[in-house]
Amino acid sequence: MYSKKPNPNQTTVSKRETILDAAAELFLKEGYGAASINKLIDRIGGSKATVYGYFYSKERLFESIVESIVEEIPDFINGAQLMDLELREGLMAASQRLLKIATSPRHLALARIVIAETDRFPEIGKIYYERAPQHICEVLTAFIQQCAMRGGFEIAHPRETVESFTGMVLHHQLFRQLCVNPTPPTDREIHQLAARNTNMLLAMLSIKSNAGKDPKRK
Amino acid sequence: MYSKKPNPNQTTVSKRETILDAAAELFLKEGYGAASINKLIDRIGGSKATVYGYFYSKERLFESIVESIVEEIPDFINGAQLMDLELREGLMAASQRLLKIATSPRHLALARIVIAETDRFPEIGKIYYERAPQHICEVLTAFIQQCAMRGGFEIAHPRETVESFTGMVLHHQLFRQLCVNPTPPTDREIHQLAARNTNMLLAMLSIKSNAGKDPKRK
DNA sequence: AACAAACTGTACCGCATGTTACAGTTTTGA
DNA sequence: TCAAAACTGTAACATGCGGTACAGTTTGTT
Repeated sequence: MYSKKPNPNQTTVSKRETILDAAAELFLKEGYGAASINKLIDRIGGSKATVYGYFYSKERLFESIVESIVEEIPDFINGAQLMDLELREGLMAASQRLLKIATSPRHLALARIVIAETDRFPEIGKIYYERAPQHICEVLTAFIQQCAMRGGFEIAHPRETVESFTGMVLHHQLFRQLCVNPTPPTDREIHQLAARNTNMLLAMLSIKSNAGKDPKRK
Repeated sequence: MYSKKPNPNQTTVSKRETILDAAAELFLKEGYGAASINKLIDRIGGSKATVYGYFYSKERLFESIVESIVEEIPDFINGAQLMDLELREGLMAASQRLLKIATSPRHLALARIVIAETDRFPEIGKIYYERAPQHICEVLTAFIQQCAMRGGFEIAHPRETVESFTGMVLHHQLFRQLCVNPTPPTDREIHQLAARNTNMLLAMLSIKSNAGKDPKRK
């Protein structure tokens, strides 16, 4: 274990950040295995000892990186702002923002590395999952429930409905980009996807509320 | 390059298969970087030279592995058999089978390694994508179009509709397992997911067809 | 039995890895 | 101004990697 303590005060905290930023870029680009401390210091200069002074090991550095990137994921839509919208507008806004964020190169790289390394680093999977898909589902669930209350209808399984909704909006785009073609959709494509899937969800909700009871399975 | 040619005849073809099977297990478990030729021969005995005799390099071995695993993905539902079903039954059968296959540990491991390594090995992403998600979408699209024709209604964007459908069935389960909890859903959960999302799609289709022409509902 | 092809075991090469040690240099703060 | 703290550069370490060489052993075929 490296013994010299790094600087804990304000003025040179930037060194830690410099390392973290460069390491994030490197790890996201190359993956955990292919990224190395030598490549890291080739990028930013300085000494390996400094890196180990701050981060103790490659594994711990990696965990710090993922945590910092996850934290930088923007709130997918301002919760308060969402709550002011009507159902259709809210779903449109949310799904467009969701698509925009999820298909961005940086998020794609993050998802890739989390999915790849979650076996060896269970913490990062948990952190990512809670911050991204789970958080989004919670916000959206609260939103549609509020809409239902305001509109005087009921949603039988709001959480599961939202999970279906995010899936139908994101899944195909995401998988295509993860597997075969990383080009994100254009704004026009995003709009179309959002509109189609919003319509689909509204159709389903209106059937349920019109029919009073759900058209139970045969 | 290793020069001694391996056995091309029938009796000892099993050696190649033995290597391929063990390598598949190893690579799926550990990922490309962490799997090594030494670990491979520790598992099956024999000599590195034999491995290189058959597969020339680790990279080529890896590509062979992925190809062979992708080929082993079962046809997600017998196409002909699907075509005989009514819309609801077909969607139920397809989504249950889809969930069963996609959430299996083996497919999960495959998806993980493909997503992780598709940058360095673009071929494997393509092979997987075409064989799994794309193929399924094509079969399902053909199915719902046939149902529409038989039922006398129209589906505006069949392909996109199917993409939404597979997304709403799979996405959340898959991501949960990829990121945080690899436990596959129970048969009961699979049935519920399939039923809920089938109802959702049917609701959407009946709205669209009602809006268009004669109210066709089952 | 005998010959060739396939296979094995071991040792080796060059190289990259994570990590540590350490002596020297810069920066910081009082 | 000056010591302490932070940082740098270089070198070294043990280890494991992909890949090769090669001499010896097993196996299949005739």
